Amino acid sequence: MAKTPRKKASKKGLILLKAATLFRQRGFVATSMRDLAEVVGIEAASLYNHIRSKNEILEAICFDIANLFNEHLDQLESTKASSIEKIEQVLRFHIRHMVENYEQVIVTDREWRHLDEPFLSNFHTQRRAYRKRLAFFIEEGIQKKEIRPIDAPTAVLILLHAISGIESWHRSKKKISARELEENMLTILIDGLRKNV
Amino acid sequence: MAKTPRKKASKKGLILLKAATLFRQRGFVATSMRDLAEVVGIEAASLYNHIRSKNEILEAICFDIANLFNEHLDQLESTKASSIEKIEQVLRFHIRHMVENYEQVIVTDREWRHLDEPFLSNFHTQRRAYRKRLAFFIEEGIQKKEIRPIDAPTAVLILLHAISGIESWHRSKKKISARELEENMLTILIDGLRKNV
DNA sequence: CCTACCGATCGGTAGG
DNA sequence: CCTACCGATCGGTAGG
Repeated sequence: MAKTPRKKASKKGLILLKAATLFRQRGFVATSMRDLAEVVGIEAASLYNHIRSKNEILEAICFDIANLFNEHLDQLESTKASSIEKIEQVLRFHIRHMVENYEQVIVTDREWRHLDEPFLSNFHTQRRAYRKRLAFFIEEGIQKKEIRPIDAPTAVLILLHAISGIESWHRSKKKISARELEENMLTILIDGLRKNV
Repeated sequence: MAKTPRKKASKKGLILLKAATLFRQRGFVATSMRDLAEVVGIEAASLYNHIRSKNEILEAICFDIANLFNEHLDQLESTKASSIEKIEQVLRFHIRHMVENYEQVIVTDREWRHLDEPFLSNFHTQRRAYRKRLAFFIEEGIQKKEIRPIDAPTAVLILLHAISGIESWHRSKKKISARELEENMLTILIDGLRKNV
């Protein structure tokens, strides 16, 4: 409750936040540590009192986001919802984070390839596993006749990428509300999956 | 019909092709002219006998793709197809090019931000115009009750981004056929739009 | 198409 | 947290 609790941690937090913004705008490789230092308000060399390397910043962003989504999926799997309800919950979670933390989500999505080993392999593995779990929801739904018979990995790929389009929504001038965005996306995507009875 | 017709033009073509592959794999900024020279089989300095700058390569890739899609849309607009048929044709065209020329399409999609002015503004304008034309198809379809009442720009954003997911299909081990991919995507996306009667 | 090379900028360190 | 600086690499040019 003090006014400056763990000053160092909050400065590191600021660096990660500003880095996410720059990495989204210019890309990880095209953002220099001098660019980052400038928006943080210190000299480039001083950044290294808070972080070990440029790549460590990317690691922090990517794995924070990966953990967030993995934990949500863990919770959801222990639930009794129907397959299509589970898919809906996953989509709503993704959409909300693309609306609220879109800088981090987009950076993770677009720049994770620049991770160094062993983080690159680790991330890649987690990503494939996450998609497989989603594909399993869809296969389950197809068996239960909730979802039309389609290729499950293709459906996953459509769903996840469709959501990344929210980046354009952020930049559009006359935005619909976040609530409307979510309902519109759900309408199109869920009804595209649902088996008409 | 000679064996080496316009040697210089074909070498430039080779450079553009190899560049698209590298730019997709590593990103535009992270690909050096020395990397490119190596896969082309010449020294870095020699590249400049065929192209003027690194950015000119990106320009060639992005505007080739932009022209391709714009011309397709021109043709389609002079057609008498229903709104939903027009959307379907656009999706099929995008899907096929993501299957066949995916290196160029993905590079355009992901790296166009690194274009220099005035190309950057030009491309950005073309991109917005293209999306507006698609949104118009959807609004038209809503009025004719072919398409359910949704926010048209949101629908466009979902459709276009969903297709970029085909990159993952390329990398997947057990792929379904291109034909199946196209039909699966159409099923989900078009039925997500269609008004149930 | 190559050798030789340039100035600029990069991520990062030493030392205080 | 700063000044001063390092080696590496970048896109690109000169000259042949």
